[in-house]
Amino acid sequence: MNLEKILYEKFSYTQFRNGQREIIESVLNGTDTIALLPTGTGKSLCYQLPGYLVDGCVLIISPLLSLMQDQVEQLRAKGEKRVVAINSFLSFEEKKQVLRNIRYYKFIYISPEMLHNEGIKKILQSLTISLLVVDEAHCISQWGYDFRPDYLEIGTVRKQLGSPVTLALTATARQEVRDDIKRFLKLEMVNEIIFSSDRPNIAYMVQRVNGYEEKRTTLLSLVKQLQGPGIIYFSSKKLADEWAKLLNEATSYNVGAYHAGLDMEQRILLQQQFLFNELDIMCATSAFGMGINKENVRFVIHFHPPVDIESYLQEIGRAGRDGEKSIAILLYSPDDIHLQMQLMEGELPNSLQIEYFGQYMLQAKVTINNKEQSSMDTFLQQPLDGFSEVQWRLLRKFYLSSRDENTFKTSIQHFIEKRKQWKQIKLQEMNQWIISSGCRRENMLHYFNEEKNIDVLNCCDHCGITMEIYQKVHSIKKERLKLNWQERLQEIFAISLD
DNA sequence: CGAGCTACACCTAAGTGTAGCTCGGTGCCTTAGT
Repeated sequence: MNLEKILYEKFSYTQFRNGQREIIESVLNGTDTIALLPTGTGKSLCYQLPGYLVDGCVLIISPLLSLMQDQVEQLRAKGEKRVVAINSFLSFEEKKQVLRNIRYYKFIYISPEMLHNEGIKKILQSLTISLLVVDEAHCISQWGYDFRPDYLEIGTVRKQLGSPVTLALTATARQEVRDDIKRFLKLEMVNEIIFSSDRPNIAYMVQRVNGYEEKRTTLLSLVKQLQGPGIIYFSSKKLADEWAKLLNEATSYNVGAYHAGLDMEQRILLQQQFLFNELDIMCATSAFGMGINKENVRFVIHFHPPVDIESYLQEIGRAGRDGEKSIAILLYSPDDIHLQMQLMEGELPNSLQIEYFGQYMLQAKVTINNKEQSSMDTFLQQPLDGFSEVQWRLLRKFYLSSRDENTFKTSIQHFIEKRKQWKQIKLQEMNQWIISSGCRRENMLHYFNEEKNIDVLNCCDHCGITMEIYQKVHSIKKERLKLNWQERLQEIFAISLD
């Protein structure tokens, strides 16, 4: 079978990028595969192309609605009509319609939460699924334990769907994350195809400051100097908003703010504006980035350090997808670690909340007995005041799977303790990377169990960086005029021409 | 931890200082009634 022929016919490419062929051959061989490819090297092709060579459909589990919509549109733009995303964007009527005609589709995108739905599972069971894809598979390990528990159930559903050939795709996964992927997808024999996570065109720099004031002035002067476009990450929505406003006034850049506090419509608009160069800088929280395929991001600045090295690599990986020189700058103040510690602290229920929840459920039981048929679910549905959704869901999960009040308390406390410990270790490792001496790239690669094999000219602040490379050469307005006709057309119609 | 808000003391009244509190990140999914 001629893979190149299909590559050209369906995707108009003449050759594969590094790694794609190997992954495609692996899944076509019927082998469950975990593939680790650096960001922006064409992961989606690795399941889209095999789709055309198998009889059944390809079921893709994707973490974000916007990511699904994006992929659906891309496939449709290539002329593929048999593609759909089953999610809450569909109205009740649309969803019924789609499910009735489910056999018609070649590529079906779905969230882990939807996959868990009994009705949908039944319908999927009637299908021939030739390939099951878990996109951004590190989410299993990163989110499954507390934030999005349905991620841990994918393996169970996978078995119920008849254990189709499975492909897990990600850009960042240490061995322990890959082990989690294997375990929670219930994979036995796995082909691991691993490519280096290094991005040699991104220079690393940590700028040490003392306290908030110095951080402010440092950020402002950096942004004034640096060549855009760029992303600035904050650990608070409020700061992202404030800085977008401030930078709009203080610089010639057009600056937007992106975080989960905005409604979906606004978020999509902001993403598009950034993509089509109407916005030069995005002040964002960690909500921004996954699935942003902007080629020319020149810098990523972190106002606060992220919670672990994986997140850091993911976030800076949004720079320099075009292969051009880009820089990742982290502003570090020694007290930064406490903010992250506190976020972690508040994420999981504390012992007082566990106690309170236990009492509440004891009372609920009394009420249920009196009313006979009334179900426990009504009490567990809505979080009480003072509980976050994540806390409540975790409490509910442990409560429903425990024999009695005592096993509930001990098991959830044990879980929380272990989870916190784990997160603290990850945070410490992030901190260690920041304060350690020696080559930052080497230290980063070392964390992912890799060696630094090549000499990088502008590697990191410890090896030496020529800052001028990353500085602004022209004003933005001049840049705009220099666009060629394709780029100007692209700006006007906000479309992609490739 | 630390920024930022609120309440309150001070007591010619008004505006200021401060103690004490809260909050701080990621995303799916909600199947109602004329």
